[in-house]
Amino acid sequence: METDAALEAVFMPVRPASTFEETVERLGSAIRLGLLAPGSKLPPERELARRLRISRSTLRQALTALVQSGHLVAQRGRTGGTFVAAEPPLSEQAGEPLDQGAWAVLDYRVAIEAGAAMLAAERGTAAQFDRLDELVAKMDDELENFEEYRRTDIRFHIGIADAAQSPRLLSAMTDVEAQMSDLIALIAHPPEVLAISNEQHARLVKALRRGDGSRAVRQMREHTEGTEHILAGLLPAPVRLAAR
Amino acid sequence: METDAALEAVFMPVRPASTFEETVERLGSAIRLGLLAPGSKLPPERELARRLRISRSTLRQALTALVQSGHLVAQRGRTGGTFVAAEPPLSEQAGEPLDQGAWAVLDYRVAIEAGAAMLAAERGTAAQFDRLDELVAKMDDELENFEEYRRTDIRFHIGIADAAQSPRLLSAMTDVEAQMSDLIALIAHPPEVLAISNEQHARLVKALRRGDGSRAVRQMREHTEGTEHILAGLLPAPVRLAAR
DNA sequence: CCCTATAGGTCGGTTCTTAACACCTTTAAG
DNA sequence: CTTAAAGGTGTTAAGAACCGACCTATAGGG
Repeated sequence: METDAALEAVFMPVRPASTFEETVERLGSAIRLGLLAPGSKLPPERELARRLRISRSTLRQALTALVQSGHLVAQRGRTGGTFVAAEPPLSEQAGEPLDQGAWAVLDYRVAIEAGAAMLAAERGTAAQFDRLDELVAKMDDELENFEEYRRTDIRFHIGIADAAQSPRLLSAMTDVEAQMSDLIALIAHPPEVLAISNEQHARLVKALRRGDGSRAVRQMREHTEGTEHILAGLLPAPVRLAAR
Repeated sequence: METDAALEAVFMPVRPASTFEETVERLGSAIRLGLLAPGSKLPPERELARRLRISRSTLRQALTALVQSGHLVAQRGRTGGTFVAAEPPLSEQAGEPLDQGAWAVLDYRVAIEAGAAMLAAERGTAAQFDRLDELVAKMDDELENFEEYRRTDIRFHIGIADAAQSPRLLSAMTDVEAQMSDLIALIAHPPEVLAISNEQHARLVKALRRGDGSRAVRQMREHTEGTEHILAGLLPAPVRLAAR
């Protein structure tokens, strides 16, 4: 019966996140992904609480947690406010024992990235593709600085979801990238590997521009496979791919 | 700035589901999708509560709600238990005003279905493909009875995620199918349309068997596109696709 | 007739979320 | 130098959700 695995999932423990947890996750991810730029100012507590439809008390719990974890800095007074830290942490808990099953994201990632690529090829605008090319060029200049590179890489992948014109996929993509960051932070990224990875980015955009969804999906699959192999600690798959 | 749309999502209202809601959703979906077969018996309340890691009180709230909505039937006594209704509802609330933005699932669905197809082509076993072919044959016999057809259709799509060997994707697929059911329930499905749709199923399995991920993804995209066009109330796209 | 497995119901305690209100800190304006 | 505005800080009380424990009601089997 093929429904065995599916049935198992039905009876998995139910554990919805609390409002507090959900808020920390949302803001924390946005900061780690660079959606909220370092140094930028958040809306006043009262307004933010209104926008998030939560009480200010709960919001403040979340803000306090994010200040303690180094994501935010709070300043009082006339010109005060809550600001994104100048150098926010890159992953949830740097150097923590990796949750067993964290690798499961990889499959989900394949789907979201490939799906976004396919729709982007169908729907993306020239302006959006130009933007992607700019990001590729930027990454070429950042091969030596992994943290910078990764930040741009995230914007690139989110940019693809943006070109797919689908809020739902965009949101899924941010989830994926947030979870990937926790994994990616674990491994070394020599400039050579980044260079190969970025060549894949360039080829991907070319396929997108031609509206060739099929080719875009193939390119994206190669790209994701590269990361998987590196993460699996296997032989440097990117070399094999680069030989094509 | 491409992060505008992404930023918007960051400040969307935070509204985590309660344990009660989450439980109703999980069990209700499983029943509507046929993962829990009509007439089958659920584990005793106490055991189920233990498995779901929730208190019996909360579980009973959920069970009561599902009994009232016609999903479950409870029987007391020596041979009692909680049973899936003989004819459970097919969608959440039949004939409700469709939530604005319910169409957004379609894009997400494209990603999950295409991703599952790609991985299934890479990893699926012959036995799993045989099972998919059986389901296609079954659907061929059910063209006249949409409710039966749709139940098998769901098992087919879940079967693809199963062949992808990815718990994460399987879970995403069940989510997608559950949300799709609410949409699909809205429209008519003449046997001719189902026949065309099922031909796409058959071609898809063929591509999967050959391990041709690229072709599988293309087939799946055509398949999803068909539904989209029907839902959009456009000209019968499947005819165009069938002309290939 | 009694035993037992199972659903149905009640109640007090704990934690999370909310709302409201008062307070503290900084700085630009006057 | 005073004051008002902007915005973070703290406190308290009420309500909702969740939990665990204990008790009741059925109904089939020995």
